[in-house]
Amino acid sequence: MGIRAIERAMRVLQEMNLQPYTSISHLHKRTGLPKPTLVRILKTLEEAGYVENDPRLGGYQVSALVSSLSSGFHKEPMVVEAGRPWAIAITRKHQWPVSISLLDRDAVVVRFSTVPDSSMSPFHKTVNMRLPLITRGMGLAYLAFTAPEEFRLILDILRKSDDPEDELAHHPEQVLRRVERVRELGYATRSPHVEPRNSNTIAVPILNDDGRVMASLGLTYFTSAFGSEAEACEQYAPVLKAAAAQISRDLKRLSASPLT
Amino acid sequence: MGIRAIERAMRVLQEMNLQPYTSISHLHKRTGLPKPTLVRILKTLEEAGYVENDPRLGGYQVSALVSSLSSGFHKEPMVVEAGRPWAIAITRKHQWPVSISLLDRDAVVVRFSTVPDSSMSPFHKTVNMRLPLITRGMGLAYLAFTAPEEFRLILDILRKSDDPEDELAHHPEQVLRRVERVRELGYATRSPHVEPRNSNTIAVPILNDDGRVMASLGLTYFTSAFGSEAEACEQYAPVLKAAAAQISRDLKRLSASPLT
DNA sequence: AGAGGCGTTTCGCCAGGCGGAACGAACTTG
DNA sequence: CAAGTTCGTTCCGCCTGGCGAAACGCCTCT
Repeated sequence: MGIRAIERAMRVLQEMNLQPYTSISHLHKRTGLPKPTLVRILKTLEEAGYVENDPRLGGYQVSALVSSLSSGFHKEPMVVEAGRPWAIAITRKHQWPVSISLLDRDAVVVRFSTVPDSSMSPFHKTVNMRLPLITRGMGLAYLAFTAPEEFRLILDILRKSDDPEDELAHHPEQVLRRVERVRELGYATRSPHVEPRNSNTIAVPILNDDGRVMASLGLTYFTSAFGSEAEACEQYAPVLKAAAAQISRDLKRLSASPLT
Repeated sequence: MGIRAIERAMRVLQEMNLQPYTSISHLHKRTGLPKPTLVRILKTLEEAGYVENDPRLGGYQVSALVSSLSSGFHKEPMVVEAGRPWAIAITRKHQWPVSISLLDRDAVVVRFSTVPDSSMSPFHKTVNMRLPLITRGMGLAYLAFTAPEEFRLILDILRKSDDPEDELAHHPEQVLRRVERVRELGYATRSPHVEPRNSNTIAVPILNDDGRVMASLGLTYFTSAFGSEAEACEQYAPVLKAAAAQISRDLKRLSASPLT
């Protein structure tokens, strides 16, 4: 059980949002709270600026400031919503953690991760990790499937980066070679020289109905669990590709739904 | 000073809306609250459903339910915003209370009133009063200036009313006679047989730039303060008309403003 | 004039909310 | 690899904050 006064205040505030103005008597009927209690709560909310009690406008009403209590809420990206169950399913079946990343300027950022669901994770947590686009599997899987104009734009941005992992942006022909290879294979992995070396990530792109890349889906494993990277890729790349295709279909269905 | 725990919870919730996810450490830095306190507040908000702490998504974040804390907030109608200072000014100068009403289905509703600013008010409060369209000055001033199609629609609605003050809707020719008279005069007053008889209201329409009626503006006085209704109308009808014209201009300016 | 309802204030009560200290886990640094 | 630092959480004694029944003043209605 939490702090009683806070629970009550939220209940009162929620109730006040159900009609343009309200009275002590009405709130008493709706919430069951004693009137002296309501008066104290409303006085607190009024002094903090969330409530107004101007007789010119009728009883108590919520003020503009209540917007600040919800302005930061944004529904999660649909691709995360679509991908979540598939990521969880793969971790349940194969134990290794799976994550979904989205582009954020010059890197991808992990927006969902099943690390907490996995008992064999090389990392404690990966959500919110910012992963470079050239050297990390999650980043390269995204970059490789961007449209040509977007690809060039991103390369321009990377050239201005001071992150050593973006250094290769100054050698576009090398980046192009990697990108072509990834497009051939349909998946990307971490560059061999990049730490930590006791783990690796295999990643694939998630495309939308128009064939535009929306996110990357990756599985991370301990390198010691496999004889070679090729062995791991042979086993998991098909699993990730199939899941990404399913996520694309679910994403299309979600986008068409009137409830979103 | 209000309830301390409530003030703190609102402060934490506001801070959480400033970034997609946050941590105990970050909230401690931003609010100065001790970490055990923050943990208790967040636990309370989480149990109530306003906050989520899913490690798959990164730190603490606000949930969809915070929308219910602000969903009822709506900016007041612009015509009230525009009209408020003029209403207050008239009450300051002439003592009598002035109000602004807007259409709500088959009646007008007082959305703003300077009763609290007047020492000579026949009523304790009038905000939220629902005034019939045919028999009350505020209602008739609105009805008389509606467009023909809207007028017919409203008359249809009034015919279905069981309010005795709407009875005249069954005699359209009588309503039309009243309406024509009001359009001639440019103002309306309360029907003589309607209580309370110790007071009366003179009302004029507030039109927008297109000439559509947006609201009515009315002044209420004690009938005993004047020798006749004609005397009161002669004194205050011009004042109300001038104010309504100014409100129309202010409304136009507000509508053009990018900040609204 | 009296009854009923409204919003507000009072005040004694007691347990709720507090925060420093301590703890375990994870990360960073040398 | 060990030590130090930081994080999030739990503990627990303290004390005053939040509580609500009762009372009050005002307004409305009959």
